[in-house]
Amino acid sequence: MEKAKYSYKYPHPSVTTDCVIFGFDGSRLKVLLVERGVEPFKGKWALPGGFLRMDESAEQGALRELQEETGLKTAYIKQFHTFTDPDRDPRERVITIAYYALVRLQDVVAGDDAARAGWFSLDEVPSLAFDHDRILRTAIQEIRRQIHFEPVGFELLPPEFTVKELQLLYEAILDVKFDRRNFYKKMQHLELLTQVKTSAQERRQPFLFRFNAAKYSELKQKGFRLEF
Amino acid sequence: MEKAKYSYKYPHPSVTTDCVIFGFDGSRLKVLLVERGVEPFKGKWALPGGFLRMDESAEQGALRELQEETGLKTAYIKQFHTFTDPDRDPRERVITIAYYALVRLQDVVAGDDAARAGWFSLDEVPSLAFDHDRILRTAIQEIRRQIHFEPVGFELLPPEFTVKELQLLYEAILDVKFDRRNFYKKMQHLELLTQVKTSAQERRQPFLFRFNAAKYSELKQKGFRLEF
DNA sequence: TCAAAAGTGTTCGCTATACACCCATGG
DNA sequence: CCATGGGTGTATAGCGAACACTTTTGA
Repeated sequence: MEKAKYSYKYPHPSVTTDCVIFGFDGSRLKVLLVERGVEPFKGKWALPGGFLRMDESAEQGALRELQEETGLKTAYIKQFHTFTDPDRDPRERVITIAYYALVRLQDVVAGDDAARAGWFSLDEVPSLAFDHDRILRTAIQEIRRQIHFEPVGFELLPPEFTVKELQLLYEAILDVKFDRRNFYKKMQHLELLTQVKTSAQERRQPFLFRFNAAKYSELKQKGFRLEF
Repeated sequence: MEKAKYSYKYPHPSVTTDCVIFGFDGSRLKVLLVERGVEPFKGKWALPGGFLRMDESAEQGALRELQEETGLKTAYIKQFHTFTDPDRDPRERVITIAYYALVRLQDVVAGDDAARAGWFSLDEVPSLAFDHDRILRTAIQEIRRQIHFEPVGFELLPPEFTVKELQLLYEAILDVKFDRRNFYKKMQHLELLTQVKTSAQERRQPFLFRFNAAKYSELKQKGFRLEF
């Protein structure tokens, strides 16, 4: 068997990374899916992913996948679960280390992969290949949990944004509604936002803000909680 | 090469599960460690763990490790992170799927493994083999986070316990102090505890409680938060 | 007899929540 | 001129934190 160059005394599973890439279009949370070009599940939509290389960590692998699909070299990514069901891949034993990524849609460029790719609203996601439905559901759960401890929302917005945009994002992620005025005051009180000075503001426009990273890391050290 | 029976076209990493087993002795949080009997790191303390079998999920593997070390067939276990640094094992590429387990110390029986094992208080843990120091630190972080969403504490206590014991446990996990009276009232208010009726209570003893699982699942569905 | 432990109460301040008001803009 | 959107204000209820009181137990 010429091709099988790597031999082990005991069987080893294959290891992949899968990446749940989230974006925000201004009103809804989106997820990036790719269409499978090969069997199994050929023609079905799936999460971007691939085999882990022997010289890279799983995080590096996930970042590599991310760049292949979105052109982004950096992004917020977080490992959230490893899926190990022995039968999750019909071909052979494959375990996958799953990450979710938060990207700014406007920064994304079309992937150079041949595979067809597309952004789907969370309530329009089709049935996915392998156990990717479950992986996606778990990712949504995790991002909803994470949002209480970290301002994950900011990773999905452009550098400058209005409070209304931020609120829409939080509502999209958590699938709830907030009172506009209370949300505004809470953000003011947290002091996480810095108002952008717009010198020549002829027309009355909503204030633009930036995320105050210094204040955030200070709060995080003390152990804060974003209540919603 | 007779021994190497399993061959692949591409290199595959080894996959192990490691288990951070927590117990509570009434005043301090403990973790179970085993002494390595073989190189590398022979003689050093490490987390219990082992290779993943091809026919079991990682969770089953972690439960198997748990039983080998503690005799427990069931316990609360939770996967919290997968460690994939290419150099984390000096022999070959090994990734490990890490779980933490919460067990009742009084239910634990000595492991039948030859390896020496011992319970260590968190502030007395020696330097560990591989990257297990980091794994343990991450586990502690995760349990502290998890305690806000799930009453993980109850898994560490006997079926019946006093409020004081519960408070000591929370204080040990979170490394904080609570006001005894406020803690008591909070627990009363949450209605998570059911008082055990002790018929012949001649002497004045602290009330014994049981964890009210029904109330908990009801609360969890609504999305509750244990604030501390 | 006295200190420690355990159950119960009270007060204060913060904040989540609900809802009102004012002003500028643009049709 | 008026509907809409955006910034600011106010009142209330609930809860967390701080702290007092009382009783029982065992040394």
